[in-house]
Amino acid sequence: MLESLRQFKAGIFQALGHPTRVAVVEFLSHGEMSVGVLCEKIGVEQANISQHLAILRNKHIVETRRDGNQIFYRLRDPLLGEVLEKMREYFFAHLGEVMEMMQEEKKGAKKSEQKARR
Amino acid sequence: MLESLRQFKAGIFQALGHPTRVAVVEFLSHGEMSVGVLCEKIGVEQANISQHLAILRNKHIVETRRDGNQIFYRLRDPLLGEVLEKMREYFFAHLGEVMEMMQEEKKGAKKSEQKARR
DNA sequence: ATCGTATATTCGATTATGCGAATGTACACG
DNA sequence: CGTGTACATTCGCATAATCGAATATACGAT
Repeated sequence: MLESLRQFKAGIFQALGHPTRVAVVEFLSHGEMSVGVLCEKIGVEQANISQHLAILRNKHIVETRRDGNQIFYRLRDPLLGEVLEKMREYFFAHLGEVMEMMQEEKKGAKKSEQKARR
Repeated sequence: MLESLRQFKAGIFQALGHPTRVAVVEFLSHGEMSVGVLCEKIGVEQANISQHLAILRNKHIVETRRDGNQIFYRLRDPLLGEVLEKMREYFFAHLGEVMEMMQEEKKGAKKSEQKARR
């Protein structure tokens, strides 16, 4: 019971646990958008974003509407937008860590380069 | 820049994207708790919960305090509690899906059994 | 010092995720 | 009909997450 509920919650969080999917939800919180535009704005391969959209669809986080040849996505529940808004507060309260992370990122990149060189 | 921010956000969500860690955060939102008690309440192996706690620590979601032989965990920022609260609203708005998920779970269990039998 | 308890870390095996390439499907237009 | 465009799905591989078992560390008590 309680376990199922937690699994459900974790599922939602996990669905949001990828930069591309965060980007999607952020864009959609301002209104619906076609796959093509999302693709272009976020800057990933079409097949890839489709995969991410499929994940969000499976969790019922987004809904779709077909218009002729293209498909428009929107958030199903504005509440999720509010959650993201709360999260935004959280992020601003901890911007320092974002900076740290960016540093780590650079280091990580160097390591990857080193690995790649071998 | 923006990409880093999204990665940070995704990191937080991903950290919350596991039932055990959701349980931890929920318990801690009511106050600090020792590892042993968490372990017992949630019902997982000690080593396992330590691993999950390590993940939450790395994301600075929780902080610790040592008292003699044991270590008490607490949420670092009550804002996260609020985020969880918003999420709770969301979950109650979509309880139907939790039910569905529980059904799927049963089906999944059957499938696993079948697999295991082969 | 040494023993017991509480917690953390490492290791190895299993499973899940993420990606691009290729392929499939649905619709519009002629 | 066929062709083009928009989007989705499948596949194969690489990387990452998860788990329990074993091991390590930190502290209190004797």
